[in-house]
Amino acid sequence: MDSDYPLEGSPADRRRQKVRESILAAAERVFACEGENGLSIRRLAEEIDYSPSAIYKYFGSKEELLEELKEAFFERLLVAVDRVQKSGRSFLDCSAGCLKAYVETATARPHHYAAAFSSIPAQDEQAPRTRTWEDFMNSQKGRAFHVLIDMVQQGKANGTFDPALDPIIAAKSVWASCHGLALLLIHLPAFETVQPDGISTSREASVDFHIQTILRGLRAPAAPTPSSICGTGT
Amino acid sequence: MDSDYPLEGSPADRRRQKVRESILAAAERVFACEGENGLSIRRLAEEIDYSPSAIYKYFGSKEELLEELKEAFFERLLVAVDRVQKSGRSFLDCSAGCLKAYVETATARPHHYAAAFSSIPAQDEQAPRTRTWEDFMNSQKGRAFHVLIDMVQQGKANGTFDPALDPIIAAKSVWASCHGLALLLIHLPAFETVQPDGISTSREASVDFHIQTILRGLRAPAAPTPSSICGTGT
DNA sequence: GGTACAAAGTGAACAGTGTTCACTTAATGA
DNA sequence: TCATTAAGTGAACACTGTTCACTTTGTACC
Repeated sequence: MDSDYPLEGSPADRRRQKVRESILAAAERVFACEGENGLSIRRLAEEIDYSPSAIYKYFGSKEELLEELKEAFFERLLVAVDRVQKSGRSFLDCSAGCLKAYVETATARPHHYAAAFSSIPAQDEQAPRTRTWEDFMNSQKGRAFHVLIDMVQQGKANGTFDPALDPIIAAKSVWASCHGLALLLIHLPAFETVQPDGISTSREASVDFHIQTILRGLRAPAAPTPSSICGTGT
Repeated sequence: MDSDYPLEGSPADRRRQKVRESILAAAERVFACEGENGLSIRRLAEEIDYSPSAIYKYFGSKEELLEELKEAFFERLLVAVDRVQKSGRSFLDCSAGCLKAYVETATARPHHYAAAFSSIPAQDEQAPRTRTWEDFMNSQKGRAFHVLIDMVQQGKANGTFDPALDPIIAAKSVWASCHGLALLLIHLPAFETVQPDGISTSREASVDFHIQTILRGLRAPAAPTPSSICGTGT
C-alpha cells in the first residue's frame, strides 16, 4: 500500500511519511523483543530522538499505533499464502502449505500475532450487528478468512472434502484449529518441549500432524461413487 | 482446596484467610467485568475498603494475585470434565462432551481464559528445560492435558481412533483445536455473527461441528469390524 | 525578500499505574 | 501488663498514556 519510492506528494509530505515510518519501525523493533509491556510512548520517543508528545502528531493514541502493527500480520499472511498457492502443488499439498504458512507466519512474530487477537469486546456492546459480513470481509482478516472458505469450496468441488460441508462453518473450524496451535506454541514453552523422556518430538512434526488431522477431518466420508452409503453427516 | 468451613487454624489465621478471600472475590468480580485493564490494586483496595498497600501483605504482586485467578480456570475445567466422564455416555459422546465442556468453561469467563494464556516467555530464556515433563504434568494445566492423552489412548484401544496415533502429539492437536475455537469466540465477536445473510448459524452448531471434525480427524482409517461403522455417536 | 499562517516539535503537567517503606495501630503470647 | 509480632496505613518513587500552551520551523503568497 504505502509506496517505497518517495516520488509522490510534496517534500513536506514525504518528510512526514518518513518520520511516521521511523516511528513504526522503532515500534516494530521494540515490540518484537519486549512485547506490549516493553513498548511505551516515552521509550519509542527516545528511540527516534523525539519528544513523547511528538508521536501524537502522527498517531492518535498508542492503541492506534498498535493497530497498525497488528494489521501487518494479515498482510504478511496473505503474501505467504499467495506464494504457496502459486507454487503449483496438488490441492491437498497446497491446502496444507497454506495452513502451515499461517502457523509459521504467526509464530515468527509471537507478540504481533498475540496482540492481533488481544482485545476482548465488552459483553453488552453488540450495536454494530448489522451488515457485519461485508465489513468483516473487506478487512484483512476477512480476506484471509476468505482464502479458507475458497479452500473448502474447492475441496468440495473436487471431491476431496465432504460435499455436505457448510463452507463457512468448516472454514471457521479450520481457522480455529490453526489459531489454537499457533497460540499454544507462542504461549506455552512447555508445549513444544513436553514429552515424557528425552525423546522430544520436533515442532515441525507436531505442526504437520495437526494440519493433516484438520484436513482429514474434512475429507469425504468414503468412496464417492458406487458403495458410498456409510457416510456420517450426509 | 481452600476449606469452606472455617474450623481450622487459629482465629488470626481464619481472619487472615477471610481477608485474602475477600480480595480474591473482589478481583474475580472486577476482572470478570472489566478485564485486566480494569483491575488495579487501588480499585481493588477501594472495593474491599482497605489501603492499596494492605494488599501486598496478602499477595507479593499483582501478577501473583492474577496467577491465582488463572489457575481457577483449570480447576473449573477438571470439575466439568469429571462430571461429563461420570455421566456414563459412550466413548465418542463422552469425548465430544469433554471437549465441549472445555470450550464452554473457557467462554463462560472470557477474561479469565484469555489471561490464563497471556504471558509470552522471552525467546532466549530456556533455562528450565530439564525435567519439565513432571513439573508440567503436576500442574493443573498438565492434569487437564492428561485427560486428553487418556482419551486418545482409550480411543486407540477400543478401535475408534487410528492405532498409529502418537497419544501426546494427538492430544496436543486436540488441545490446540479447542483452544483456538474458544479464543476466536472470545476475541472475535464477528466470528459468531459472520454469515453472508441474515441466516446466522448458531454458536452451538459451530462448536459441535468443530468438535466432530476434530474427532473425525483421529478416526481409524478403515472399517474396524464388518458392519459397525455407520452410526455416528455410538 | 518579507510576512502571515499552518505544521512540527517541545516541556511541563495531569491522572493514573504497581510497588516500597517508614510508620502507627491492633492483637497476641509470656 | 508488657514486649513482640502482625495488620494496616499514607506518602512517596518511578513509571505509564495523554493533553496543552508554547516555541520553532517550514511553506505559500504578496
